Amino acid sequence: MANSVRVRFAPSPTGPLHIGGVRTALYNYLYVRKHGGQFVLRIEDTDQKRSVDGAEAYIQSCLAWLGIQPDESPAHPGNFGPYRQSERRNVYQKHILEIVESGLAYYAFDSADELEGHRVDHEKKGKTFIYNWHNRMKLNNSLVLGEEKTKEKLDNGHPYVIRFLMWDEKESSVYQCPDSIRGNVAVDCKLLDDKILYKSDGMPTYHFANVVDDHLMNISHVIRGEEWLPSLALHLKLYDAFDWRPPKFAHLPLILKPSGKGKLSKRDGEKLGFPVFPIQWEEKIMGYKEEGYLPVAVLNFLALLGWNDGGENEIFSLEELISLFDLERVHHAGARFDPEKNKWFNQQHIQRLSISDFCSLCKPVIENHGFVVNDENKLRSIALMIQSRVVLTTELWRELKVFFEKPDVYDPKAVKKVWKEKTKGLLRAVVDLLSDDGEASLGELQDALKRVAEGAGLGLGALMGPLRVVVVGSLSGPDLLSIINTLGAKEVISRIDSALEAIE
RNA sequence: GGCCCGUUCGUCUAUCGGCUAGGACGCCAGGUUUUCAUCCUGGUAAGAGGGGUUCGAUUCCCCUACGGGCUACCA
Repeated sequence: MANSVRVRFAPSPTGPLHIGGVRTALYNYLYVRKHGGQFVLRIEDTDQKRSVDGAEAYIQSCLAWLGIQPDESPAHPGNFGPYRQSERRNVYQKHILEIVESGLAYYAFDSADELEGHRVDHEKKGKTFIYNWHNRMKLNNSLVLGEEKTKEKLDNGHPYVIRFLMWDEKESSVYQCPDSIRGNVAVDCKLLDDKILYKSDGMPTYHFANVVDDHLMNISHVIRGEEWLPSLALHLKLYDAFDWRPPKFAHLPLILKPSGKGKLSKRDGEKLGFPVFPIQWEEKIMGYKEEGYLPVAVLNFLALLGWNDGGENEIFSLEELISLFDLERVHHAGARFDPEKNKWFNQQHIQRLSISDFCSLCKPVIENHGFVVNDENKLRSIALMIQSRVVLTTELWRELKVFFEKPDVYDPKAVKKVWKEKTKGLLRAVVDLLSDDGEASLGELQDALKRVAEGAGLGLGALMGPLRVVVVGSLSGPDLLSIINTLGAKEVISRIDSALEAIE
């Protein structure tokens, strides 16, 4: 039990969950499912100002849609709650006092303005102001004031923060930080600042809450984005300060913009026309779900963005990803997001759907357009015809339509291309043919059509084009004879009649 | 500016000292499909630069360049 794997995904509810966060959640999920253990969702809302209504619920919905649900979360607490940092004040309070008493953290009374002043002064001299061993004894804090004066200030309700005593001359300054992906990262603590652990609003900062929670929630592996690598030394020293055994850390490479500079941002999707969120956020920002992506395709693509199993296969189910995933094969460098390849993954997963799964994708689409599906065999044969033609599920109706509705327009270009002098006569002959001989088999139908064409001194090709236009509305779609077969003679005759009236 | 991480086709990547540097996306060409898409075949294109180490470096080390991250009482 002592060695069981527990991982956490710890987003801030500051807005929609974007693709980088989803990948972090995914890697945590894959790791914990592979090794057995619990996946914890913790909401990091220590900055109340930045919290956004609905963001927490949105995060939960995204994970649910993707199928990477946490075992413990605010909505489904386990034995390590509460799972929202805003509800854990007393926990942090207790621990911050402990660390202050042990002398590893101290009160600081410098105002934001004062500090800003120091920064500006230093900048003028071409230096950087860092609140640390270098100058902490010249500033306004309990180290300088002494116990009595500090207590006095505290009692008077003077605003304060609590800072971590990052490094003093007693110890060696170079700190080895182990990372499962990158090996050891050496950091010189001399260069680090005395980070604020407790803010003047009585809430802990990320760094402090994060360490306390990960320890108290028994987290064994912290798998998070590379943006946290610079603060790894601080976190490790915090574990030291409490004399806690730290979890194993793994820092994931970032996901970069498809082109240009920097990491993928929430606005890139809108700008470049691809989704960066799992599901819809607010009114107008659509997600993968609405844009027609399958959860497994999104997960598959994301998994391969920064990791691969070393083989040449790229299409994996969630189960396969779980069994193959390995932190050691995670890349070190950031990866550019490629919306085109993302689409390809979706197409691949749609193609691989069993016909019955594909039917269940089609059925609601048909029903949403006001048609009743009562013939499962018919649905199945339609599905068979269109499955290979669909990349995004939003394209489903485009393909299904022809089996339920008469064309509303006849693509003018197509008409121009195939409509010849003898066309109308040919089509009338087809109507006659179908009226006599409604239930002909495909092979027979093809022969019969051929005879019709030959009767007018033409090849079958001269007939198929126009026939497609009048039945489908354009020169695309599945095999025409199969469509005709599915529609039945009556419907085809009616479509030919309508077209004959509408065209030219 | 300082610190940290990184660098193989346009993009995602394989290679863990000995390859004609492999695959995938994209793109191009051809074939199948009496249409379009799918599918098949082929093509295109790469180890940032400079030093070492070595019989031999894409692979190990150093420097430079470039990219990314961090440098808040945000996470």
